[in-house]
Amino acid sequence: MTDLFHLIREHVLAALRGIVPDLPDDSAARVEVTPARDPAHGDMATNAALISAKPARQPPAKLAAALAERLRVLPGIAEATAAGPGFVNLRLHPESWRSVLADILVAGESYGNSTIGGGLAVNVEYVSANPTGPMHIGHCRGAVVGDALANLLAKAGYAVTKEYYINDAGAQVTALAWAAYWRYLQAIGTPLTEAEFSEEVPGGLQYRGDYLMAVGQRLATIHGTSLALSDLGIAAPEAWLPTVRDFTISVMMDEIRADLHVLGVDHSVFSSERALLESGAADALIETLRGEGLVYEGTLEPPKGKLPDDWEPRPQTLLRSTRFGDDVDRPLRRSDGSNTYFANDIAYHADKVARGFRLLIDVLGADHGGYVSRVKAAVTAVSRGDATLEAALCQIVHVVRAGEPVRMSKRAGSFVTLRDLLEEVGKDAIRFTMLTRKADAQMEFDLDQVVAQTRDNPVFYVQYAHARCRSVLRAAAEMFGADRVADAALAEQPVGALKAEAELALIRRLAAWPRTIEAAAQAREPHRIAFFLYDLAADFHMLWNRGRDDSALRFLQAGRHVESFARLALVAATAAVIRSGLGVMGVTPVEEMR
RNA sequence: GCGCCCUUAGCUCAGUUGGAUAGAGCAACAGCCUUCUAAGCUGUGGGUCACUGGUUCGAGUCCAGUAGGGCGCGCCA
Repeated sequence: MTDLFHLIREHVLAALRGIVPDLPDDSAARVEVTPARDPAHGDMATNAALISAKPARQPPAKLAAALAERLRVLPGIAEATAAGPGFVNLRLHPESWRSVLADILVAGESYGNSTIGGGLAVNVEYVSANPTGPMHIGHCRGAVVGDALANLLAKAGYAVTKEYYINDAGAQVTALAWAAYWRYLQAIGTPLTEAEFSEEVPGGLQYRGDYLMAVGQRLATIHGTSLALSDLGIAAPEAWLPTVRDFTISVMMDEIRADLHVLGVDHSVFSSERALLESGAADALIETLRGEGLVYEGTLEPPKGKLPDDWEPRPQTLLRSTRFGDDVDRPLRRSDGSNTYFANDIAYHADKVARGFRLLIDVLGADHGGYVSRVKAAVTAVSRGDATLEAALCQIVHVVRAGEPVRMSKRAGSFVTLRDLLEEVGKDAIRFTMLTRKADAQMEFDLDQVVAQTRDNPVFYVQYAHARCRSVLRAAAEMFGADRVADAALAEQPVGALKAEAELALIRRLAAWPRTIEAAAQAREPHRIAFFLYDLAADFHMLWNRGRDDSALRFLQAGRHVESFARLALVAATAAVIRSGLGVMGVTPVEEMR
């Protein structure tokens, strides 16, 4: 399959080299062929003359005129004119545009697939919510953005692995175990009150949500009273904590996995922080880095601004991350000698590098922004520059209902869970809506609006376009038989009858799909797919309504098979590109609205 | 005090990696249903791209500074 824009760019470069034989490669690389913003400028424009003016030591307007002259005579190009400060505007023969339809119909949903990724092994890590409770709305954006980004990169030719890092070590899962133990004691009828129990818990009882009651019940069913003292009081933690902790984590992870699955998110790899920790990988890595002079014992400067009350200088094991662009060196061990989260995280990222990944993408919440530079530095250090880490930061989502903010309080156990949201709004509306904003911009998520069946809901608008396509194809299948309106059959149809401007505009939009994929993948911006689909849907709805004003533009023309089948090819190609785009977003296309 | 992100129409946001006269939706106003779904379409009005400089053929986009908003800032994960 050939992308029309790539093809024309090759022609432009060849013509340009005929005029400027010694064109430097870096200039050639900057030559672009882009869709015209203004239809008056033609179909496409190239900046070739502007780019090469300096190396060629010629005025751009003169170069543009010479380039236009050479391009004008090429097959497929109807018109080439120099314009503005040195653009060359191109108009293609309509046949060139129409030929795209057959490409789309043959490729189907794989239309737009690219090889720019070159098979590079990419690891996209996202969600990675602590297994201390059910998924809530706060996790949702990262899940959707990470999943769509992974799909996008796969479509662009990267070898993508979707990964979830289970933070199953550390103080929070210990607190979780205590909370589950409390529910267990309740289940077996402990005489302790919650206040009495809380007093015995290091740091106090933190997770009070009802969701652990079922865990307590199951622990009681499995273990009876054997995890408690004979008076049903608190046994020594060594006797029960690992058991309760591991069981609770596995239950929480099962729930998280189930919720994610309903959201359409299925990671292929789940990595355990605890497993990594117990393997000693972090300690081994620290010693390796120490051997390279990147780890030392030292004391950090106090942070600027207001200090914590208990601040005092203490020696720690530090990573020389400043050598790799970080602002300050970062602690790998606490003053008591235990490893920091960062130390384990370096080991985890080193593990990804050892598994062969050369590009690591962490999809993180905005509150991790300050953490990125140290992990980037660490990845550079442990891979000796062979691998790079990119961070995609997702800003907070404010959930509102009818303009009123929906309060989320995890402490009170009354937060809006992902499960609730899925039941109320549905997977497709959630995913599409989450992708209608740049990830690093704050967004409002209006529960009423995402289910609204109106034009200002892009989910609906795009789905409606697809449903309209399918409705035409169903009507045609009844008239002509399903075989004749199958994509493969339509790909063979002559499409010369597509002459109306609205039809050609739609084809030009479809032809821009491959370059949209490439640009979105390179920018790591899956939201661009949502906007492309919205524009595509608008083109299609416009054409549909043109058929109301001018009956000659309706898709199905009684007794005029050539026109009808040409238009069916256009409709089927439109449906294919919408499906292709929705596939990247993880949204299921609908056959009809109801 | 320092670092990162953000500031575009009354509102919510795009802006094809530096291109030509900055675009959508909502809200407002005026039109379009004997038809494959009017849940849609067409048109009108609306802008000091936060501000000030700089870089160059050319800046909403890149750089510096200022103002405002968000996030973070040694032993939290």
